[in-house]
Amino acid sequence: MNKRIQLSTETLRCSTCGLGQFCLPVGMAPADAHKMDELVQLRLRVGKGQPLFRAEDGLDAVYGIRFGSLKTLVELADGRQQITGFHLPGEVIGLDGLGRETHASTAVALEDSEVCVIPIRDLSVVATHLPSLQRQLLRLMSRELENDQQLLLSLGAMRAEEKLAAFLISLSDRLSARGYSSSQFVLRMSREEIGNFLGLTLETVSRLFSRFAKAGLLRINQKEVELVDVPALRQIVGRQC
Amino acid sequence: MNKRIQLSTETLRCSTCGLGQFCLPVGMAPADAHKMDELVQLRLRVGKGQPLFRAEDGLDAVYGIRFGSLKTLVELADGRQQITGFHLPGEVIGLDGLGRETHASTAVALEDSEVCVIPIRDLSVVATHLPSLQRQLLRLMSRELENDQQLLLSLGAMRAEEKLAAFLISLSDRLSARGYSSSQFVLRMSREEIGNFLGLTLETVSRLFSRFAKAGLLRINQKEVELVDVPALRQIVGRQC
DNA sequence: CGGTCCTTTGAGCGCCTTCAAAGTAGGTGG
DNA sequence: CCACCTACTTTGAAGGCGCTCAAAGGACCG
Repeated sequence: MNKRIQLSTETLRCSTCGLGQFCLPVGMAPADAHKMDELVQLRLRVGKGQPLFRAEDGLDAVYGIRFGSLKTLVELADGRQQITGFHLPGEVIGLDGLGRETHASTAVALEDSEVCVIPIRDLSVVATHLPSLQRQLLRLMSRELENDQQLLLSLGAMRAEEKLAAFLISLSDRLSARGYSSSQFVLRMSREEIGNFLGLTLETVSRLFSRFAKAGLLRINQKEVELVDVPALRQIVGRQC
Repeated sequence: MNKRIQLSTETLRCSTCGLGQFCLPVGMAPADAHKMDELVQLRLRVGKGQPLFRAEDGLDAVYGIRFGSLKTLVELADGRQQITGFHLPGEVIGLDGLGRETHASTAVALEDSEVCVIPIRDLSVVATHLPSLQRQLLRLMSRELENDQQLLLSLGAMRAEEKLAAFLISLSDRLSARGYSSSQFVLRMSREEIGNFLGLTLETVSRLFSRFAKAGLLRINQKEVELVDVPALRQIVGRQC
């Protein structure tokens, strides 16, 4: 089970959280950001491999990632699944269920992680009187739509090589926006998960990593990657994505 | 260019529009629905093959489809494109750009169509004081997220036969919800567009139609389809989607 | 240190694509 | 109204990209 962490007034809150620039409070005036503090009273620890929520579950909260990383996925009746996203600290997940008040996807931790619980009951109450929060919700959801559309482009219109290059570039950009190295990082997901995400098999992903490494585009050792020739990788994608 | 139609007080408005159950006013109290009338002062005629908006364009409105149908798509730098949706009357398109105030996708009419113009400037003003509209916006966006996720599942996890069956079933359901026949309808899009949408080539789509017809699952004559054995089609998809 | 899971690499195959050509529909202008 | 043109569709044949099957080598964990 996921471990609950009750927040006291002393604890780090939204208004002082360094991830604010990616999370719900983006672009809010300090006064408004303080109202977020009332909203988030609880955090959850989610162990590696543990689900945070499952598709079809009733939705009573959305979640901001404090540390760690999670994947979201949707499933077919026969068990086949499609990973729809890998999520980093500062991202808010669960928004795709807001309409039906039922989760549309399942979220699973890729590593031990911690998330801030944002109860939607309170969220909608606060948002009613807080235009900046309304706007931010719409902004986050439309960003998620854009992400899905990029993934659709990957799955539908790219070849294997381009898919993996696009994946690495995108991950590099997101990590670098969060202050991590853009060229050296650890893949928290397995080859199989990358393959599933991109519509490839794990063997194809592994072969592509080997081929990219042989071509001098990157170095790879298990889950550690170092992008050596980013411009070449970008060119594989098509110099714009 | 698209033809503008200024609305008078006499004209059919949101509060009396039969498509309200699919469009922005879903589930609004009559009093609230009337406020929508102030919002929509203009309609546009879009000729077959004409763009309603293009990705990267500034976004100053979202659009409710009155009649006709449109496709939305995203593009790669080299021109390859991925169709992300086919849209029917009552659907609101352009929401994916709300965050950046820039369109994230391009919308093109599949046939001569008419859309209601919903200016976002006014929309956000009205929404601030109208919680039912805020909720409806979130609901529409999260539904769009769900649609994208279903498509991701198609593109990434299904085989050609399943993709086409799922496409037909989904279209049938949506048409029937709008009062059209669920078993006989006209495909407004070409084989190439269906293929692009599903991550297949136009030849594969054509062959699948022929194969389905030979198996007695459907009849097809150019763009006219009649679904003969819907249960069998659903079974191909995996009896749940 | 044993077990399990993940990754790598090879060989062969199959689904879907590519290439090609003929057939059909729809629209336009003479 | 018909001839022509263009765009779309159908069908066949051949080929390739990525998959499936298989096995060995590492890494991680209790």
